[in-house]
Amino acid sequence: MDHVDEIVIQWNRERPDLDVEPMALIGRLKRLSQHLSREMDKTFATHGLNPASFDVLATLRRTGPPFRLSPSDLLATMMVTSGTMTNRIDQLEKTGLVERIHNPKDGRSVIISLTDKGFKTIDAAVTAHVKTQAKLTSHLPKDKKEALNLLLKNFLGGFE
Amino acid sequence: MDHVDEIVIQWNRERPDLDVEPMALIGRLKRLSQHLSREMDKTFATHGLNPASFDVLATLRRTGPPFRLSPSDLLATMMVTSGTMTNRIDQLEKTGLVERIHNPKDGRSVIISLTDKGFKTIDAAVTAHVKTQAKLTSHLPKDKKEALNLLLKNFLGGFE
DNA sequence: GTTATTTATCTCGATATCAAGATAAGTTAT
DNA sequence: ATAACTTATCTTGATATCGAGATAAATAAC
Repeated sequence: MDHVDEIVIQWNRERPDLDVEPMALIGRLKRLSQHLSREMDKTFATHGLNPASFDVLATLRRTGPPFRLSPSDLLATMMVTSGTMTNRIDQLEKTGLVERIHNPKDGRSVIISLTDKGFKTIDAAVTAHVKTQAKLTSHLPKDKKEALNLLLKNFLGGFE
Repeated sequence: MDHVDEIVIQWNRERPDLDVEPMALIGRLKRLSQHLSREMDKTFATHGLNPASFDVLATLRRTGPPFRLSPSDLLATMMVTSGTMTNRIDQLEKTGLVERIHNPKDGRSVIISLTDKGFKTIDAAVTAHVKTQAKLTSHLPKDKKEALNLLLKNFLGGFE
């Protein structure tokens, strides 16, 4: 009997005409996502990052050398607007974790490049992050983790 | 081969020392949650609501008559701070969907009460919302929905 | 070649949220 | 009864995000 069960009981009493099965599923998904994010954010904070800056740095890092992408490339992998991306890059540039480099081949665009400091920061942060994620999923047995992952992939396939 | 698979491949190449299995699971969960929220928000918008105001109204509605709760009660069911709750109530009061009623038994607290307009709004909105949720989960066969729901409940149990 | 369209990034104003602390009313301890 | 503590809500300042539109450069159409 968890929080979502309570909600389902309440709706069944107040609005028995509604089928709230999907609500239970989606509600748990969302709430779980919130819990996980909240915990992961703590790890980011110990490295001076927030989820937004972690995301950008991690994206640059995992593309491999020379650790450079355009704002548009970054946008393509994150679900945010261009204005948000500009702001994220501004913040990271201020703290010296990335640089904006003029693109000689296209006057419209810039290249976002991980600095040395940015590289060291994200490498340490991602190591800690993976450890946090392992802990957060540790009370789920291996076979359930796999089953869940597969179902989520299936579900997600309908959107991407 | 979805978006998360790409990320896993990249990390395996760049940081083979990291076990990114949990990252795949959590990444899919988060991304799915974002997609679902984005779609559901559209439904809220057609009823003049945002996710925040929908949440408050729905919580009041499903508690049943007389559709009243204190801000603290509302806080207990939502993962937000008290300042956020004050703001949410302010907005709803401005648009006449709830009222703040002085609590005669405790001078510190107030009672948030659904207005008639609020009741009608949330009843229409939740009907549409449930329909949207049904559609969002419709491409998942019934047995998979059930399996997923069970696994999520299991997972969520570790947090609440 | 000039004009129109598309692409890439940034700017601006509005808003929701948070963290921290303020205020005020109840409650407990002595 | 007074002081100390707890509880309930609100205030304030900072920040991340979004939507809409501005700017400027590249590309396509004719």
